[in-house]
Amino acid sequence: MNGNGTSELEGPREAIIRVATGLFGERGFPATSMRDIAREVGILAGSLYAHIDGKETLLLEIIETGIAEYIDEAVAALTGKNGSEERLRALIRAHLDVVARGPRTTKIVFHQWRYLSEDHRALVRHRRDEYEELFVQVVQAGVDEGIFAADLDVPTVVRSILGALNWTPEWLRADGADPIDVVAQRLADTLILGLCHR
Amino acid sequence: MNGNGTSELEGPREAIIRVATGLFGERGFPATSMRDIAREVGILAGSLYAHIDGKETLLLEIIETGIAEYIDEAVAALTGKNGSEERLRALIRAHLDVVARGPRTTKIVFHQWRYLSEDHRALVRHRRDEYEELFVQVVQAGVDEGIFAADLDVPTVVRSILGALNWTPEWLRADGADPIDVVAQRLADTLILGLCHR
DNA sequence: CCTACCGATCGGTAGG
DNA sequence: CCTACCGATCGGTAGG
Repeated sequence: MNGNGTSELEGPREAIIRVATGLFGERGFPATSMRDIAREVGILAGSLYAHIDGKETLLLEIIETGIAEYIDEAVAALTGKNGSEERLRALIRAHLDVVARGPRTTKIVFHQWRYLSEDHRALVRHRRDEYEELFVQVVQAGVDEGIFAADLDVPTVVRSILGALNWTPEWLRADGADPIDVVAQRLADTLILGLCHR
Repeated sequence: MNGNGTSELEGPREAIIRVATGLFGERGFPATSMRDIAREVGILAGSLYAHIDGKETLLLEIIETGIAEYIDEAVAALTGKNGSEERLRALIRAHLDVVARGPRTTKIVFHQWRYLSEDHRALVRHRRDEYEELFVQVVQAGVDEGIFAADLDVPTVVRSILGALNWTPEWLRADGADPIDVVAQRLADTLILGLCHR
């Protein structure tokens, strides 16, 4: 790692993707110009195209890598965990880890996919459904096993949890006072236990 | 009301705001051009400026009106309600009513404020804090009264609730199979009671 | 509200 | 990776 926290072995292509992730996440895709990216990389706009295909392909690549990170981390977090509550807590914790590692990637994955072409949007939607399905499976299993309330509306539960998780990049700071696992536990307690006495 | 569901008495200025709300909400502010708005209104781009000051002012006006709607509706929903749980349910219900009435306004209020100038952003942030404070007060009161669990982390609770609510424009359809009050109750149950047995 | 236009900037390319 | 450039489009204005 160098002083910027980036790998010393980063090639020009990786630098472009890293810079684009930062800018797309902060300003959004349409408000970021190829010239903005080039400037921060330290080259001229035209030179970008020696390394990447185009602006939209760049966005697609960032989103696909980002979703894969969420799915891989979630699957890894589930292995070896047996209880449904433990499994749901693992999913929440894994999600927060990914957000903390790269809040901008999260914003891109969950908000900037609108700017993809229709074909690419369908591709991304499919992957996001895969991720959502992990939550559905765990919650449904908990209901079936009698761990969670029998009268839960599972889709509503999953949408609430994912909504709360997708909102975390707005307030979570990796360098914040509270360690990430403390924040994750607070959030999991809130989402699983609710507000009433337990 | 005419065939478009809009008021017959709508002037050109109101038409511009209505069209801009739709486009800013669907495509986002930077991806919407003044020519897009003008086309849908049925005039030429230059003619817009006889009715509005500029693109950013248009965004600011939409956001300010939108936040005011959330705050007004929330305050109205609270009057006459006494129990903390009842009050929190009223806030959730009021929020969902506003989302159902105009999902695009919600997306603009909670996501497009980034594209305002710094002064306008501060203004909007202040109003959003006002809205958030309504939730904080109700939840804190419930904790103080012993209605909600004493060991709740109130900021985490409010962020989770607002996160879940802000996500609803992504899946809620006003014309959906379920009436809005059914959806609101499901969501309130999920957020307040959590997943465990109650 | 239209005509006609401004300078600036956009994503991207040819040729080296 | 730069020079030099393409046509298209941007927010906005002057004058009527």
